[in-house]
Amino acid sequence: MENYPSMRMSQLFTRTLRQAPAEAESEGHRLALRAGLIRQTAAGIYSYLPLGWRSYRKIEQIIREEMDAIGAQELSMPVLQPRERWEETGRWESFQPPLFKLRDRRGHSLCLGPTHEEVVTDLVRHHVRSYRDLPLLLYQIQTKFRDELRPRGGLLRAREFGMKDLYSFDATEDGLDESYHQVAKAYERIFDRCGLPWLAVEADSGPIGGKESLEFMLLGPAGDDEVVRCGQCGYAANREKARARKVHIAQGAPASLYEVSTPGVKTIAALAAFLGIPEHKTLKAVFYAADGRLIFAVIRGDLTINEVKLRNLLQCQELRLASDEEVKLAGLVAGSASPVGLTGIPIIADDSVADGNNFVAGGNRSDIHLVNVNYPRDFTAETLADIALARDGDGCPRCPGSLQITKGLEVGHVFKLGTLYSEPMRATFLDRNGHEQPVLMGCYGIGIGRLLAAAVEQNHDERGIIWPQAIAPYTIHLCALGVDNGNVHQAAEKLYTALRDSGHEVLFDDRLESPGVKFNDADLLGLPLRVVISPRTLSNDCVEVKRRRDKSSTSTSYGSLVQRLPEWLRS
RNA sequence: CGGGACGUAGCGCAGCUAGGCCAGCGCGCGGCGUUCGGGACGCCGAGGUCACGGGUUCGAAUCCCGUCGUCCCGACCA
Repeated sequence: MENYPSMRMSQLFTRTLRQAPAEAESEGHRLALRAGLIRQTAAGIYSYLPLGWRSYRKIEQIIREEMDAIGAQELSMPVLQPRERWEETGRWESFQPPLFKLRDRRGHSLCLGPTHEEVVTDLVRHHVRSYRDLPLLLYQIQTKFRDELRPRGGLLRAREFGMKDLYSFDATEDGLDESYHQVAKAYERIFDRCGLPWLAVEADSGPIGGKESLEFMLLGPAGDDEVVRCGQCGYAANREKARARKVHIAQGAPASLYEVSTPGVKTIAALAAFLGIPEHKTLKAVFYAADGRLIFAVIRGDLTINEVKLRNLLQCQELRLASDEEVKLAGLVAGSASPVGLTGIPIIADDSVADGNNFVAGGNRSDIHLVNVNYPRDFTAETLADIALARDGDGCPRCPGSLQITKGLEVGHVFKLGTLYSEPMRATFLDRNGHEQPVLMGCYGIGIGRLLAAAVEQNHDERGIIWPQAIAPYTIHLCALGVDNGNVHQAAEKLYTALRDSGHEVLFDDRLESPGVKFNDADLLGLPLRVVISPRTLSNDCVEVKRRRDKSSTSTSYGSLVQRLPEWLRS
């Protein structure tokens, strides 16, 4: 047997595939399958094969080191969690769609943990008594379960996935700020060490809740999120959170209201074309059902409603577009609906409606629109707020610059939770003055499989993966050509031993395969450094060295390889 | 959950519309031989409950009904 960090390809449990399984969509997913990193077991459920698992564990280890470095303590919490704990926070119902629920033989309800706020808060309330016990950073690397409505993109959105989750507990707001800052800094080091270019962006906190939150994104076309960035001041936010300066529409004097006949005109585009006016001179009406209650949302015609902003504003669980029946039942005329003269239905208006004037809006009668609608002269909203989706080219909310939208892939998320969980679960401590206070919490996640998938997604060429060195399954691909030649065989074995003994992680292709097969597999697997030994190199007493990301190779003398390796592996 | 598609060997697919000869092809896999610096070649060979259950029929991979699984598009997320 050989020692742990190296492997012979003739022994490796896995096989490279020439053709990717049909279920793979993205290039990264195809490569992960073809290279034999993972294999799908069921929808959104994957097995890691030895190569993939090595990378996974390297990522895990980097995370572990950085968490430990900021004084966090590792523990392990159960996957199987009792219903009662989730009822304390109300999430048994509110986390609804993705929560995996089950019953034991006595009919007792349990769930498979999608996250661990409830469990960790329970632990802390039993152990923390005093401000002297704080601050506290606890983390685990644990499998999570989420019954996603639709698993997708291989490891990118799985139903079972590995995640590092850390929770911070502080006595004061300043303390929480400090913990949050510490963890965010550690995250930066983690992604740097993994060799992945990241961007931290302001984010919405979603179902985890909380007030302040940052997402760590990898930018690139494979992303399923949209990132809004200012080229000048560095403002960056998830598009669902992003604020923007709306293009200001010049004001004229408010003119008097009148009706216009608009036969068959149902959409903003049609309305603008029919009347020969720009879309930003119209008002758009959109109807939502917020926890079953009908909402009339109004926004300037050229803008789009940001449903996340709207949901946060309404503080509702469920927000969806209202059905045709619901709209009809409320007496609204789709296509000509108007906030003017509307009663009985709450109106939520984007602040853009107060910025311009003399808009064209619906007339609440089929084929009739109103001209010169002005806010607040002709209608008022229950709430006037920013509910618009930021657009490419909009103004930066912080500086005179303008915003651009790019694709991003979320690999980490940090939240300030405050007392969102400690209050309902009564996780309290006694402060300096002997007063009982709820603990201030933060929570911080990194999806490990997702990070692995993202790394492959963003580091490949047409031949295969190009691993960042820190998370490659092995660092050196030792490729022996013509191993049936006794001299080559002997020299290659010697080299393999020498490389291992000098502490390198080597994948040794000792198979009796043709050169083409070996080179193609080496490119597919994408280890950072390829070393070729063959009758040809050996006749010159050489080996050939090539970095995966480089085009060409160089030779070095057989004897000098081990000594010279650092210059190839550096950076 | 709504809309669409698919399920035939480890992987990629054909056959199904107009039921019927031994269920095929490429890759991969095993043996022998010739090759050997970018997925070599020849010969021989192994491997299939045609997703599952029911039905129609003399006869079903093929037609009908049901179930399950998988993928894609939309709303949710690390």
